Amino acid sequence: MATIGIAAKRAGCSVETIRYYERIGLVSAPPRARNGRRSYGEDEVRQIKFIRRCRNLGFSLKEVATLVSLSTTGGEACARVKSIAAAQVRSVREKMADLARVEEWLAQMIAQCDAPRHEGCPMIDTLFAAETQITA
Amino acid sequence: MATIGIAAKRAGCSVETIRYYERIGLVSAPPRARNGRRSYGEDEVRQIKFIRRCRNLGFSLKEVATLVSLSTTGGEACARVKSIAAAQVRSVREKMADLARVEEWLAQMIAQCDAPRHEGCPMIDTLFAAETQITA
DNA sequence: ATGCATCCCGTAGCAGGTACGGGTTCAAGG
DNA sequence: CCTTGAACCCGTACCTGCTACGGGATGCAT
Repeated sequence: MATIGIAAKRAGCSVETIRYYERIGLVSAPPRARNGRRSYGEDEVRQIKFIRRCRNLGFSLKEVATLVSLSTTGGEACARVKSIAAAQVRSVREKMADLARVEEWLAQMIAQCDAPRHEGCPMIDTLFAAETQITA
Repeated sequence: MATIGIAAKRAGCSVETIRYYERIGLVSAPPRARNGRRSYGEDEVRQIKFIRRCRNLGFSLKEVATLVSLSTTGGEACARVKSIAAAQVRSVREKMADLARVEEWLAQMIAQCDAPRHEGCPMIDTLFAAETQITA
């Protein structure tokens, strides 16, 4: 039986984060020790780790809540899990594409800085230029 | 002289966003028409566009504020602008690397779903497994 | 004159936590 | 035995970057 501090360390998050998850009902309140402190068993810690992994994979708390509930109801849950994950892959790919465009933009502007002669700051000038379009 | 609605359309943001920028002091309050409405000239609109472009490039409002102030003080500002942009490129690259890892993870888990025979949901199982480490 | 859009203002809400302040409680060292 | 400091308790405020809401005034077109 672990204290919240130990549980946090094992789940790779902060104590406050666990208390926050409890407050919003994402994890159920653990039993308390006689002194009133939260007492986490292996299962509770695993649950929190699960949540943290999902968060690290970019799922929203709402999606995580769905995944958590699906994780306890076996059966045809797998198909739904798969579709949620597939949507997440699409979202991740979109974000990467956006970032790639942003990176190219930044790189181009920085390259202008290194160009031979110019007045003022080429980067600022570009950002101010009327025709500049950034679609990220 | 444009109304806030026109200015928003031209800058590619919402009316509320402009009022928000004004409220936090990122843009200065524009002159008002006799009826009390905000009146934006070309310069103000350019300024807002500048801010939106920076935001689209992933700069925080704080960084944008710095860039805005650097944009008005010429001189040695360019070097600072460049270093801010370079930091941003690094941050963007990190984010992309993180997302690439996440994508691979998700893809692997989805692939498990399509594997021949398994009990329960392989993805949920993987997320619950004790040894699973996701470093994103 | 009557809608309906657009503006005004202030305030509250969203996600996903983080930080703070004031109050127990526990384990270790002097 | 006493004290010090860490770790816990709780509730609430704060953070970023907006977005939404509510109620009222204005402007434009029919």
